Amino acid sequence: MARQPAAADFIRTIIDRDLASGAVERVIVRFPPEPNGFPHIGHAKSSTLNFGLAAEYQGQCHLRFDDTNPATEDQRYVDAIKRDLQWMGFAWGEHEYYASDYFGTLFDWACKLILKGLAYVDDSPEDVIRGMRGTVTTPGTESPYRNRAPEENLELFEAMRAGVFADGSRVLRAKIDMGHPNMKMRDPLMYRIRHATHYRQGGAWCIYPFYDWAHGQSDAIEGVTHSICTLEFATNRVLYDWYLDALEIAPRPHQYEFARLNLEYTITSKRKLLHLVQEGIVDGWDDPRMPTLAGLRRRGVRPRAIKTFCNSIGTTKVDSIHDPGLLEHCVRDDLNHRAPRVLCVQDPLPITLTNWPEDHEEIISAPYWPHDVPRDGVRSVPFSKELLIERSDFSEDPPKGFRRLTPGGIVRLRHAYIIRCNHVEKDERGNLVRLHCEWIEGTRSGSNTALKPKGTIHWVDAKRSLPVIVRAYDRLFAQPVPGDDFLEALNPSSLIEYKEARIEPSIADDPPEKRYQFTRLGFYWRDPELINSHPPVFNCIVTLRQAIQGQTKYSQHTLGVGRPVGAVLPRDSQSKPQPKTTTPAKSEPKSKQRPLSADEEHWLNQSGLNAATGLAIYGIPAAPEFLEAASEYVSRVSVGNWMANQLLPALKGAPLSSLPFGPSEFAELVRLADNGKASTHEARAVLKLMLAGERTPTKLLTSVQASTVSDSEVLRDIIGNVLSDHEDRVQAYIAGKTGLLGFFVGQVMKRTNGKADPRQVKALVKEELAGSAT
RNA sequence: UGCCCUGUAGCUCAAUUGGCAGAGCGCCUGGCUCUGGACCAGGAGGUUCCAGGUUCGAAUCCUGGCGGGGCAACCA
Repeated sequence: MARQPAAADFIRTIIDRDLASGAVERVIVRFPPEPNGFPHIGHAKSSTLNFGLAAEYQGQCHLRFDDTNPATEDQRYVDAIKRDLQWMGFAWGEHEYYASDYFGTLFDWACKLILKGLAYVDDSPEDVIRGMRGTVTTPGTESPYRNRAPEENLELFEAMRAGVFADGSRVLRAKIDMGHPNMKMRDPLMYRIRHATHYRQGGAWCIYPFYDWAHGQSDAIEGVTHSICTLEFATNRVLYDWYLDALEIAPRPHQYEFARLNLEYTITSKRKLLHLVQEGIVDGWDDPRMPTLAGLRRRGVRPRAIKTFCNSIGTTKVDSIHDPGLLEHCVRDDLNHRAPRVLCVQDPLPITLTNWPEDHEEIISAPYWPHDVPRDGVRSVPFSKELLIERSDFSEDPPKGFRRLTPGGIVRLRHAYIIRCNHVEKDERGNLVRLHCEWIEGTRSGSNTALKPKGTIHWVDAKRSLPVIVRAYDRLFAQPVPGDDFLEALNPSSLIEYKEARIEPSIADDPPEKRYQFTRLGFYWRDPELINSHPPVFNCIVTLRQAIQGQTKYSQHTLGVGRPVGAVLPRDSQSKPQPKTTTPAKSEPKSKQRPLSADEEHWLNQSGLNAATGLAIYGIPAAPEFLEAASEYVSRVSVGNWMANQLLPALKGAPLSSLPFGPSEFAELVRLADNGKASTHEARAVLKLMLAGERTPTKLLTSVQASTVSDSEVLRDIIGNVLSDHEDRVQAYIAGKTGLLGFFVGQVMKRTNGKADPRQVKALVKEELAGSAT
């Protein structure tokens, strides 16, 4: 499947804008992991975005390790991150950077801020600092050390660096505003003292910068243009900008935030994943059930599938959670045309072909590929008297719609013969031990036979097949959103091992990294960590999509893996997961209106405007006065509407005083519209010109009207063209879809470049349509 | 009860910037088939969070409300 070009999401829109305006010459982005864990599917989204952007715009993506915390970071994670990124196919060339390499520059820049009086050393203990920060709704209070002289601060800061103070005894803080509504701006910490060994810097430093101080400055050092991070950093952006402004860095990077990837039944928190690893709940960071890239790789997923997935989920600012089904779809789609089919029975049930000659063996030449995959190749599959089939492909008491083997029924053995089950053998406890079946001669695959079994099942030869272990994986968590008590949400059967599985012998000589489709089961490959084990261990990469009649399922895994294929679930076990707790009662009609203040109420009453219009004007400086002044010439309601809906929005927050015209000119415009001299459409065009600096509405109107297409004959021509270009819609309109009228009007407006009176057009379109209806 | 982000199909996203509300996944039906897969054809599914306003025309602009997420680590 061709890789579709990524849609122009909001990030690409911003980049296009910056490139077009010349603000940015070449796009430089960065992927900044902290080396404190293995990268996971969420990092795949971020790195696909950043490296993808660099490739698309012929820019550069830097790999930068955000290693400012010596307590949690380690070279082993650096190695893992680099390996996984390379596996994904991303190349950063020589642009491999480490925030810790910038410690020197960062230190110098901190001194600069101190000298500018924008940073100070605070001797307060940790809990005091926390206490004085205030809360989200109450302002903080200033530290008693806040107003130390710059020289003293510098001396202290240098002493901090020199190691004369104990851990936690002092910090360097930016001097911003303890009452700031954004808590990140309440004198944020820049440095803490940590007499620790950094995995790269060793003991060179005993003070370490915090994220906010290090990150933007690192971007600046590298010449990053667009610094793309996840949503939770949005409140940090103001601080990001503050530091850069304080240092007077130009040109400087800008931060943009997008929604991180969330997957149902999965966690993408490094902290929680680390917990699973440390507690031995999973078999390391690369356990095939883990959402880590290492886990996905070991499972057998290819990078292409992950990239397709990442590109297809979009880049937005909506905090959303994805269905793992989409990832699974991408994995199947990637493998369908590149994984040869072989036969493997996970949970064998022996069958004997009672009428097959003793000791007779047939070698069947079976194609590796189904009819719809245009690839060649066959392998030999032995067939004899004793065979094995999937236990779940037989049912003594078949549910409705069951298409496999039943007592007395027939079924096709894939690539081989049709058989009939004549006798069911059980042990003394009633357990099924063997089926005695009849081989139906002349029904070999490819031969013409009148017999049409409803189903085809997979099988292997009992003697000649090879023993294998098959590992089937289900989702790690049973809850769609595991939450903080994620350990409670663990799925107890996320790994099921089929120890008695058997596979056709053809695979014996295949290279170990070969991926297969086990017919009717799914895609598999040998676990790369257990490549020398005997019998071989196969991981299920993803099951086949299975639409078994009557089953509505949300997970292939629920049905296909971890249970015998085709097993029918009891009704209540297939119930949908709990829906998101969002959007509870969206239908409840409640129209609460904010209680108006006395002033607002009074003003609204005397102005005669409705609340929507009035409130749009009332809070804007000088707007009520503007309204009053303009109302001397024309109705206040009209002025109000034009102000609230046209003028003020066009200002985009700029003050009214910046207008190139005054209330009287504005009133003139409104009057033109009011008394019908100008259509609304024309009046808007005039306003646009006025905003551009022209002052005389009446004159402008003349020129606007001069270019207006108002000749009915000309318009009728255009309408005729539109109608004949959209014959189907004309029919629909005649058939009763009158809402299409707006569409026709819109088309005509487009073809006149907006230079027609839509009211006139509408009337004419109605006439024409009435004409064509008869 | 502050600041920031955000509400379009079951899920994830589009909608040429005010002019037919669409796509992928999922689901259903039919076709094909020696994989209950793949493929092909069709279908269901919408109060564009709600209520007002402006407009010939609003998912889009204006006002108000409601819902969801984030921010008070010497983590990033």
